[in-house]
Amino acid sequence: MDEVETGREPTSPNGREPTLSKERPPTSPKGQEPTLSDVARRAGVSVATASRALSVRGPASASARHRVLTAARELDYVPNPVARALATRSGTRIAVAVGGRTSHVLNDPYVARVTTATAAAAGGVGVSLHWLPLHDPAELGRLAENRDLGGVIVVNPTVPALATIPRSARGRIASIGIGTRDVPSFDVDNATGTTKVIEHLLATGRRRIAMITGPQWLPCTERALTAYHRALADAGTPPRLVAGDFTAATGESATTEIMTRWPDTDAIFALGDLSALGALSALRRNGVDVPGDVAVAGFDDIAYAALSHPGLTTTTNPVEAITTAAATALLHHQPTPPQTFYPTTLILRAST
Amino acid sequence: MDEVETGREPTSPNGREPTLSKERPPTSPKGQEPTLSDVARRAGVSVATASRALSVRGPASASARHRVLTAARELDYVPNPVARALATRSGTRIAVAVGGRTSHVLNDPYVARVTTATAAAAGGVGVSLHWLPLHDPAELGRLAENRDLGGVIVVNPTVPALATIPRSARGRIASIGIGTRDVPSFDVDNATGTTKVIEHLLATGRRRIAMITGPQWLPCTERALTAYHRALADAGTPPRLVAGDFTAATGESATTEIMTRWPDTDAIFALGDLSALGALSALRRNGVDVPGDVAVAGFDDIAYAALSHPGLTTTTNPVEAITTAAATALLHHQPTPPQTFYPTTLILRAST
DNA sequence: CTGTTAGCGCTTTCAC
DNA sequence: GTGAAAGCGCTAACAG
Repeated sequence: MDEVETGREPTSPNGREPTLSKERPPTSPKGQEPTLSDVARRAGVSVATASRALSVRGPASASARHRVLTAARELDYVPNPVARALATRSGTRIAVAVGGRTSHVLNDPYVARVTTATAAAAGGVGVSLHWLPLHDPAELGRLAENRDLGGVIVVNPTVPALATIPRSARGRIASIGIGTRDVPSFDVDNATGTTKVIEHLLATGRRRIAMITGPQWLPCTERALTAYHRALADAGTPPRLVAGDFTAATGESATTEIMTRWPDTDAIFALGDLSALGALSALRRNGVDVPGDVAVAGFDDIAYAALSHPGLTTTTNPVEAITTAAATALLHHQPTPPQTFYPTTLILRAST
Repeated sequence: MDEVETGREPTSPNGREPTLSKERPPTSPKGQEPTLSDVARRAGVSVATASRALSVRGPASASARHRVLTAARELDYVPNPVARALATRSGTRIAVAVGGRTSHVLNDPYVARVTTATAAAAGGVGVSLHWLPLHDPAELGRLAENRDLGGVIVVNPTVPALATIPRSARGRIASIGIGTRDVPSFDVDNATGTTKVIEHLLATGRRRIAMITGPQWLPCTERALTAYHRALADAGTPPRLVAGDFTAATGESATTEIMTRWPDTDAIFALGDLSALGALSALRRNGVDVPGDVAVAGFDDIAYAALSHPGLTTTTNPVEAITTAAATALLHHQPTPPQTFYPTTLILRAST
């Protein structure tokens, strides 16, 4: 599990040095954190100018900006997010919203990774968790509209849900999954990841390769499906598809279905390690040898993939890096490319 | 994994009805959330009085309080946490601080569960994550002092770290692990849990039972150790202890050490499922049959405990319930008993 | 481009 | 007990 690189490092609660009372210029009252007016005073400008200079967008002369910036650095100034939120009516926390049929999706370890990484990346700003019911796409629109929120990271959104987002929410929402013109997408490159897995299976002699997909309604896995189809077409073998929902339970049932419908299947690729582990269980229960009779591969490289028996061949999913990028984009109001894909790495273990 | 009951339910972003614009009394401008002054106006009192009435502590006549309360209910009023934080200089988010030798502890799935549950329980208030380096106990004190924080939930604190908490932080900090007079403790009853496991092992004929503990410095597992010693003493068998750190890696190495030092060991109990899964791996690699030769049991009942082969006998750890209680206590400034233990359930699977 | 002036929504003295 | 008023630290018009 040390393979999981999160980039989380120890940080001061809000980015400032925790009251270490080191050489604090006498500009500010004793013990107090410096405020914007301290900075303004020291720079010899008004708070308004200081505010503009610090929030890159506002108009300000180069010289003023420079003086404010140095003053801020000298004072070790960090803007108070609470005050800023009150003034802008924008909220201090960032919401993680997850689409799914039931609120159980919040239990998914994948969601835990996203939440944790967001909390780490937000470094100070808080995080809250929300379930987006599949049957009520407008919930996302409401969340996006909520000015109490600093932003929202939506995981596994659907097209109808994205459609409910007002244009005004632009820049306040990022997607881990599909995006739109207004919602930048940060996603794992599951097309290439899938291709790598299938090619590996083909290279090791497998020909009758089944795939356990994510839920039908989940659009962000379509690229993986396309890649699967293409790879199989190139090899001249027909697809064998069963839908799952990333849980171990559906991994098991899907496997049973696969082995019933296509008894000669010699490889199973599950779009999610939990499902792959479920497949492993189901096969073992039925006395099918892995990888002798059937090879199994997953996606995500969760910690337990290395612990199963046999160890699970899988593909990394840099969730933490993806989440960090999404959170950073929101928090810094950075101009963001509409779509960013993160590369994966094939991890070979004993199951293939 | 559906066994994991988190109590997380879909909620409106900040607890209010998401702008459904149902019968909103005309007291407030269209579309706006009601503010304290709306409530005050409707109740026929000043905002000051309204504030006092709502923050239970302040002086206010019974009648005034009553009118304010009903007005608030009628308006569906929810105080704005950001404004409150600014005014009280108290901060809006709650910090989750985890003690450990390196920042890698933040990668532990246990931490992910705590973070996620906190985010869910805080329902609106944000969450941030911090590592408390073992070598710098004062870091906890600094965190506790930080008025930008609404509170801190400390996971696995040490005695020296707790000692750095100023008395003034009372009520703003809760522990998942050991506590102090000023820091209420919410913890799993690992003593009883351990006893149940050991008794189960004894009942199934095991006599040479080894235990893989948590890190040496972690005081909150001492109760488990004591329980282990007592149970073995009752059975007249000597203890076999090796320290781990809850990771799968140390589970493997500890197992190797155990089987080397005490080759006739017939059961291994690891204080943490990850380590138990590591033990399973190590044993399998060495051709030891589980549960034939050696029984293996864990603690926590993580999702993967059910997926291993053989399935892992373990003990539940209601992390979500514990975390929710701790977070709720902090957020509501509730008087809290100094120590609350949460019961566990023994889950029997094939590994014992 | 910059300073002045209002607030954001709430808590909190301080008189009455 | 209650109200008036002064902020918390910052942003956002609006003149200059």
